Parts: sequence; C-alpha cells; structure tokens
Amino acid sequence: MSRETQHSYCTDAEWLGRADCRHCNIRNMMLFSGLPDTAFDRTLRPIDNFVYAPGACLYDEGQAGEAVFSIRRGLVKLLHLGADGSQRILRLLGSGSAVGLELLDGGSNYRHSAVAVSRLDVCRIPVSTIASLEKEFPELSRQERHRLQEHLDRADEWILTMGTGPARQRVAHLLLFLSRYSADPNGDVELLAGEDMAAIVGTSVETVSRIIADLKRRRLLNRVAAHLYRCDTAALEAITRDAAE
Amino acid sequence: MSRETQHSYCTDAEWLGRADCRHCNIRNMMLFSGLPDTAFDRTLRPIDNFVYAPGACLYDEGQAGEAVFSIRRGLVKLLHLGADGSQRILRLLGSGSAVGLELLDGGSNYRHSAVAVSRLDVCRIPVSTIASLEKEFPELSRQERHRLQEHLDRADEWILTMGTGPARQRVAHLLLFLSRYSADPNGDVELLAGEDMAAIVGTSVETVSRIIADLKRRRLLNRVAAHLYRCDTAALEAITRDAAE
DNA sequence: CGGTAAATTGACTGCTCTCAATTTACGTGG
DNA sequence: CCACGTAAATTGAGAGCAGTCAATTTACCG
Repeated sequence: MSRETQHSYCTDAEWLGRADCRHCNIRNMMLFSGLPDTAFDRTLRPIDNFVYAPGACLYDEGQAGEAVFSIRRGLVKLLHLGADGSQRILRLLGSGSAVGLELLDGGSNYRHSAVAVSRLDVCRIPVSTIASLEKEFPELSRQERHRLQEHLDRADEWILTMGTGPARQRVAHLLLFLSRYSADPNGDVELLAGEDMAAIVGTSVETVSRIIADLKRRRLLNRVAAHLYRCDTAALEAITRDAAE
Repeated sequence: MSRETQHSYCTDAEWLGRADCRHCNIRNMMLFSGLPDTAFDRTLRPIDNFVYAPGACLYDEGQAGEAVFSIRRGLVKLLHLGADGSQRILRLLGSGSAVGLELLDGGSNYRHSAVAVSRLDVCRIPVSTIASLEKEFPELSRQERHRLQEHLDRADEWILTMGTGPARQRVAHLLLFLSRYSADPNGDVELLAGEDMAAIVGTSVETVSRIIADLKRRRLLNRVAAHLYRCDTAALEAITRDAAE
C-alpha cells in the first residue's frame, strides 16, 4: 500500500499508479469517451488509479474536494447520513459512471457520501484537468451533460421503483435492478447487506430480511454459489406489477 | 387565442407571441442567463411565449419533441403515469427552471409528462436554437449543466424528504417545500390537489387528507385567504425531525 | 340553485415497525 | 483445521400506522 494517505479520509484505498488514459481499453465507456488519444499529452495534474476495499469511503458529504471519480469496475453507493446516523442510499453506480460530478457546477463540496460496495477500481480525475480539457474539446461538455443525465435518469427510476408501493414490490425492483447491472454474464446477483437494501427501499432491516427469506423459499431467488443468487426475473416482474395493472 | 394549435396535444395553451430574449427582464434567472444581448439576433427558429391554464399538458412521456421550456412564472409537475392510470410526481419546478432538458442529450422523446399546476408562463425554445447558440457561446453549456444539476439536486431532495419516513413527516416536508418555493412574499402556500399531494409523498389520498386536516386543526396550517395557508414552519420542521434525531 | 367532483371522515383490515430472542455467518487466533 | 467471539441475519410477537371501501360533507361551476 504505497500512497493511500494522499487522502487521509480514504481508508482502505490503494494507489495503483498513474492512469494511462491514452491506452485505456475501456475509455469508450468512460467520461473521456470521444476524446482523441493526444488529449492527455499535457494535462496539468495527474490522473491516478485507485482500488478501494468494500466499505471504503471515497468522500463524505459536505467535504471539500477537487476530484471526480470514474468507475472502472465495482459498485459505488451514494448516500446521505441522517442526524441519527442512519443512511439513505440515493444511487448505486457501476462501471462507466462518474461520481462527484457536482464539483463541475462550481461548488467545492461533495453533495453525498460515496462508499465502495464491492471491490472498486476507479480513476481519480482532478477538476482542474477536466476544466482545461473542456476548453479544448467541446465533446467533453457533451459527455459531462450525458453523465449528469444518466444520474438524473437513475434518480427518477429510483423514485418510481424503490420509493413507491408496498415493500415486496420495492425489493423486487431492487433485485431486478441488481440483476440488470450485474457484472455476471448470467445476471446472477450478489445480494447487498440487509442494512444497505433497507436504506435503498426505505424500510426496516427486518422487513427486507423477511421478504428476501420468503423469495428464497419460493425459489424466486436461487443460490448458485456462495453469496451469489440467480433470480427468476419473470416472477419478480410479476410481483412488480402486482397492484399496478 | 391565436395559434395554440401549433401543438395539437397542448390544450388550454395560448400563444402570447414571440419572446424578446434581448429585452427579457428576467433573463438572469433563465436558461439564457450569461448570454450577451446580441446572441439572439440571428436565431434560426423563433422562441415563443405561451400561457398554459392549470391542468394543461406541455408534453407527454415518450412523445417526440423538439423544444425545451423555460418557466417564467407558475408551477410545473413532471410525472409518470402507471399502467393503471395512477400518477407519480417526480418533480415540481418553478420560475427559472427548465423542463424537457433530456432532449439535449440526443434522444428525441420526452422522458416525463409535464403538466401545469398553476397558471403558467413559459418560453418555448427549439432544441436546434440551443444547439446553434451552444457552438458560439460556451457559457450556454455551463448553464445547461447547471440546470441539469438543479434537477438532480431536486430529485435527490425528493428521495430524502418525500420518499422517506412516516406519512406525517413526508407531508410536512412537502408543505415546507411549497412554502420555500412559494411566489408569495410571506411564504404562504396554495395547497395542491389531494391527488397531487398523494402522488408526491406516495400515499393514498385519504391519508394525506387526514394529515392535512389534522394540521389545520392543530393550527400548523392557518387559512389566510381562500386557498391560501400560512404554515408554522418551525412546528413543521419539528415534525420533520420527529424520529430522525 | 342544482349537479358533479373533490375532500373529509369512519370502520376495518392488513402491512410494516419495533423490540427481543435466536440462529447463522465470518474473521481471528489457537 | 477447529474453536471462539462478534456481527449480521432470521424469526417471533405485539402495537401502530396506512390502505381500502364506503358514506357523508363540502366546494365549485354553470
């Protein structure tokens, strides 16, 4: 673990070295999609590559910061901590998404806390680097707008699916969401911690646990490996439509 | 009523004539804030000024469109219609906000339905006009990003306040929201229709009615005129914190 | 003043929360 | 590899909150 103390608040983070955007093999899905190879020749400040352990915090709500993170691999939760310490999760973001985009709007503080859900591989991009590239490449502005729109679409979906209806429907929506964005080719899902699922669908941990346990008994969730479940998406979608049809 | 049939789907809309952005006295709060007076000399297509009656529809979800609307005065609800015809309201937007921004991201269809809640005064801006101004004035890209970020902040607030906790807290949050964005100098609020409030906080109409009636009895909502109520914001905020402290 | 739609209220059912007990999972150290 | 301790997940019981259905009152438009 070489230089993780560059950000003292980020425990369990490991610096992997400078990112080589020019030869990045997944650039077409990242924030810098559309930029020419030569764009990165003279960036003012370095773009670093980091790995975060599950549970590690990228940044806290209200904290001053100067970097946007582009997710290469893994899952990030954006959350708000209530006065009583309880968390409410606002978004789950995976490969290709950018977090911390609110810094591009002029303010200097993050508006959520960002925490790694699974093992996380990210690029850390200084805001000043984005600002200077922006002047030269208008395509980058379009990318920023697109990523923001992506966040907005996710937030709207969140309101409609995780925030509406009885708890069963909301949990079914969550499982379908996890399956849809699963890195697994079969769409198998790694269940989140009960506390996380509760903070997403807005119910108590016990209610989520009861529902998940019931879905397992009814074989809508089938264990295919340790911590890995295959879900009966058709049946889950039926639950989703239960009252809304 | 001269040319409202320009958009056949927009009933109860009245064309007020061409907008004169150059001399717009509220341009500093609109999408075109920051653009020089001369920017509008040679726009390809006209920017029109419209008035919509309460309940009138600006556009429907999924509908193809080619215009963004900038709200001069009044309140717009963005909503999604469920398969059973029930509505879920995703955002309330007022003066200075822009709606239909999703068209700037490349797609040609609106992603929500937009309906006037109160008497509405808007400018209708063709996407092609925005695209051409964008090339000449980079400041416009920043404005677009800022308006998108505004939508995102609203959506996040929506999840945290209108989507979490017992119904009392959610209704209290809604009233405080209405008071905060009220056009009234005293912060007095015009209550929404029960169906709308239910579609915002995600409960039944009866539950909202019971809570509102109770707040009136307990003098946290005091009628100051027909359809106009002054709210005891301190007491409402106390309700808001009831369990979250 | 009448008619229709919306709001209010009541009664009852069912869902979800809270609190508590128990079981299971997991990391640690022997 | 197993035993242990801690944290998480599961399950149960009871109370309270919110949903539904239905009746009544109120508001509003012509």
